[in-house]
Amino acid sequence: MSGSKALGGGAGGGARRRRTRCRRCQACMRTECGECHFCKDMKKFGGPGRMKQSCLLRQCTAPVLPHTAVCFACGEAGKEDTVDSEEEKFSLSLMECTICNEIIHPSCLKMGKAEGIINDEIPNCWECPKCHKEGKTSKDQADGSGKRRLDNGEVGRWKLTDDPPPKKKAPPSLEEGGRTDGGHKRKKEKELPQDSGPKKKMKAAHEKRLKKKPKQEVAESNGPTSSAGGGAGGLQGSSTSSSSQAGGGGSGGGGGGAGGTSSADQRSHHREKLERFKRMCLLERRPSSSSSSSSSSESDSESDSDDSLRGEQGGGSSPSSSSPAPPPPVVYGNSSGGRAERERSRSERERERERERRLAELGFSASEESEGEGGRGEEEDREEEQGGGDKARRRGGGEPGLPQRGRKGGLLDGEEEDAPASDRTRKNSSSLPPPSPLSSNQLPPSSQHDGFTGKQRSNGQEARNGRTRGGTGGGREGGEKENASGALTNHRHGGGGGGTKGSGSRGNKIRSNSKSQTSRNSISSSSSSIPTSNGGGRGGAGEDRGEAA
DNA sequence: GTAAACGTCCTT
DNA sequence: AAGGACGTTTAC
Ligand SMILES: [Zn+2]
Ligand SMILES: [Zn+2]
Ligand SMILES: [Zn+2]
Ligand SMILES: [Zn+2]
Repeated sequence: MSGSKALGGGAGGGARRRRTRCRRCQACMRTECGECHFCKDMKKFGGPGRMKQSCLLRQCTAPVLPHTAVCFACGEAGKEDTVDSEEEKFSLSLMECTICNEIIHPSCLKMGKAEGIINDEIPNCWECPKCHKEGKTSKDQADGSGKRRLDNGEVGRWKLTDDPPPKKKAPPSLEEGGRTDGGHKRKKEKELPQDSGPKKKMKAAHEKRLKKKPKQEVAESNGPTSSAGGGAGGLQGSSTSSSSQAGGGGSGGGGGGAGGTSSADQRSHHREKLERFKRMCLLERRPSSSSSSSSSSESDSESDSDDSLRGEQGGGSSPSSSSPAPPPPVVYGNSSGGRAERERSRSERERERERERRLAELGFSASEESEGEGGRGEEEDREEEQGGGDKARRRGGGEPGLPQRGRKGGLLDGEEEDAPASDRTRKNSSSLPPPSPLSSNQLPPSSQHDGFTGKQRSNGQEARNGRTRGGTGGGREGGEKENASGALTNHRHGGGGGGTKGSGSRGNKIRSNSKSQTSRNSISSSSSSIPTSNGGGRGGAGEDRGEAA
């Protein structure tokens, strides 16, 4: 029982992680309604706390990858913050496939021709080229059930309407060892590390950074593949900023407002509407064979030249060898049909299997790509952050006298805290991009000619810039339990519980410094170091790499 | 830098 | 709905 070890992606390279809250969307910034079932269940509200679920009103609309996520191929974390160009950012960012759930850097993929379909709804989400070749589409997920988890209707957070199943996350991987938390220890007080199993070795967890590999010349293989140097055109465009916030924002959500239901309803409606709109605008621009769709609502024009080879990667390729360079072709995937859903139903054992499979597939040989699906479109509704109130309930009491949890033990103090937002602002957009997974970025005006087959990409990750949320509105939400705090502090415990996850597999991310969700979705500036090479040393499943302690 | 705790996710 | 496990934050 216990699914122990079912999740965790450390093994191998890192995949299969649960997505976490973006902390930027209104939902994330909101406070608990106090009225929904989950709220009532919370200890804060006097409930038993058995459900352990977040408020319905607070369901994140754009869940992001955990900081612990790493590329399946090279084992490193996303490094979009190390580059400036959008194109490069894309290549360096981690993308999670909605079908196979593999998390990898587009650059690390070795496919000559296939294109990936980016889901503009969820950050760092796409359908990897491999899956396309296989002919898998969103509909064919592993389980084949066709439904992930929201068909139930209660837990569907990303569901736009009812038809399109959203995607979530959580693929195969392995990791885990036995964290102490297991849940609520308080309840059981089951912590007793000293007998046998619970032995943690955190130190080892870290490992040492790998040495860089002099491999980084990918940029031009056959042409301008964009990339940083050349001509990347950059995709940025952003979109219209029309955001409507419907009930979400307005509702007072906070306090015990009851607006929950209404906001939720409105949100759904909006999404539906937008979806339709987007469909109209973009219609389907899927790759496949013909092509040629050059029209878009905006102006995008580009002559894409198909690439022919980016490095022959279909064969044996070892993941580690590739470094950021050739941006794979991507296509815009809206989310209607493509958004798909992340399957997660596979049993534990399936997940493990899947993981193994992935390894093998990494270098898999492809056959051809041809496929088409139709129907995708979707739109945005997004909520933005405005400022607002916050409620603040921070945990720390601050007294050294109380050893345990200052958070919940004291319940809410009722004090408020303001959150000054200080971000690491840097060049252009340091601020977080408004959460808009569904944003409707149709086509960025920019044209990139990399080797894309004519597809486009962009969206949730970087589309908009220029907005400084946080401080602008007069203050962000401020004290969120987990919201903003992390933005500045990014700790990523690599080892993680030492014995738990770190066992040498997953806890290694090499992020320069800041990045993380924040950067992930938005663009951050260039940090300073550009790890050009990744060590890639991982042959597949386990190599050492890590951070220096 | 580790460990504990918390919150939420995700699975059963 | 119950619980385990994950991810993140906070405390030491
Ligand atoms: Zn609620
Ligand atoms: Zn969010
Ligand atoms: Zn990689
Ligand atoms: Zn895939």
